[in-house]
Amino acid sequence: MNQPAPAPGSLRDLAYEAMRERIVEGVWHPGRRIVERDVAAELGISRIPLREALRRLHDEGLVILVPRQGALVSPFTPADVSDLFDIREHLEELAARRAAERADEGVLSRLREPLRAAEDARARGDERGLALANATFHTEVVDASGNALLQSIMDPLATKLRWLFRLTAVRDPGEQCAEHARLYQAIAARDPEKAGALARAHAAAGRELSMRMAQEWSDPHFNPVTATRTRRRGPHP
Amino acid sequence: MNQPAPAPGSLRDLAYEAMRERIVEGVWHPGRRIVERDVAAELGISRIPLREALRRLHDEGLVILVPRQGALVSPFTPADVSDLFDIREHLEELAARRAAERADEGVLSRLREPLRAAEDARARGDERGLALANATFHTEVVDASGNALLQSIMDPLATKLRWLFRLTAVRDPGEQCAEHARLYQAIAARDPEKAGALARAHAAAGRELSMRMAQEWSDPHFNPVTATRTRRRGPHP
DNA sequence: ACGACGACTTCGGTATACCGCTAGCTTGCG
DNA sequence: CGCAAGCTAGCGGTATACCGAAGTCGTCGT
Repeated sequence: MNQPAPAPGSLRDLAYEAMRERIVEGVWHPGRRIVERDVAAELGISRIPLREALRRLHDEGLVILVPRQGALVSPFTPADVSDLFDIREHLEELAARRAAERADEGVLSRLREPLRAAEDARARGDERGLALANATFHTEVVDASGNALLQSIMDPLATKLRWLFRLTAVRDPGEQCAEHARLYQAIAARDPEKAGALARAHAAAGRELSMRMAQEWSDPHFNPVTATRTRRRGPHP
Repeated sequence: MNQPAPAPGSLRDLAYEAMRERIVEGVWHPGRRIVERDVAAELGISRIPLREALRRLHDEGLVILVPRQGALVSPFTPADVSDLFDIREHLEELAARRAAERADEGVLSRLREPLRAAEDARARGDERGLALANATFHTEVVDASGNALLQSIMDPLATKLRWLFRLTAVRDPGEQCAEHARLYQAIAARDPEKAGALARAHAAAGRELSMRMAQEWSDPHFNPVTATRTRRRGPHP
């Protein structure tokens, strides 16, 4: 409902996706400054669509905006990780529950698709394709819940999760596949209780490891206001 | 973390709050067109900050943006109400749980404040102040959870709830006060299970009535694309 | 009289230009 | 030599202007 992700017709969507990918893929590190004019020039667009994209990234928590000072890539603290998993566990459970209640053949076939793609990718040893398929499965479960508001909330969370996994590279994808398959079974069996429980446990599974990983690259004394300073940048970063 | 609601220093925040209030207070009805130039002129600002405010309202679900055609106040369908309550029940439970786990005297005193304000307002027969105090209590519970991400998610939901209650004017505020008091007791007793259950039940309480009310003003055949047409507006709406 | 086609109007999308705040350098004084 | 006040320029905030897409209305032909 919110993100017309496909067909980035407007320059704003283009800027949004370009910057989001740079952040999620780690090209732009947490804490890195984002100077509107520079990025706009780099993308070959003007500042207006870029600004609008920045606001959206800010609302989704990927970027910090310091009024009258500028923007920077948001840090990812252990507290953020904890907060993220807290909410994720609850909402993934909700999504799985509703999906199990509403499951019809059309929904189920859409859920099977990423499961199959994941198997394929695993067979090919395609690490990247596997991660994508697993992420798609989660998205499909949320879609299957039929709750548009839930979709609009989970979408930014999924982005953050993707970011987190990219930064930490945690969890065995094979194990995830097995858990996804079990969740699918519960949904197909129209068992909301079981589906909800499985989804929650699945979401919780990566928590501890992610938290530990997050301890490392996070700087507890990070301060966005001081981070936006130092305007004269060195000749070569 | 997201909304620096106080001190709308920038014109963007000014525009955001102005438009949000008009929508929530029902001055701008669901389905009403929003023409950028007109509103910008009315607020005495240019289109850029207004546009950025519009995007935000769009991301929060108060406004629909039809590419290359324009904006309009989002409709509020029964499905939206259902979706909203689904998520609210889960997240209010989470918030109450965490609040109960973390409750210290500082937190508790902040929670008592709106309870007291609500009593005052009720004694004075101040309907409006009572609603505000009740809403504040919910916000404080979320704050007390210590989950910044949860705050940023609940804030737009709270706005939508305010909108919904303004459109429907449902539930007995007195009953709500009693339920809030019980929830406070559970949090003060550091009983996460009980606090969570109470919060969930409290959130669920208004659901049926709101749903029925929503049936009335909603037009099931509403289509945003056709709604943005008719550019020549009547001389006097 | 009715339908199709075309020009005009409106309004969102984007670029360009200006303003003013603020950080950090610089300079001068203690 | 250290610190403080003023100066400078980078960069976010906002306004203005232009462009192109999309809808509406008028007109012409049948």
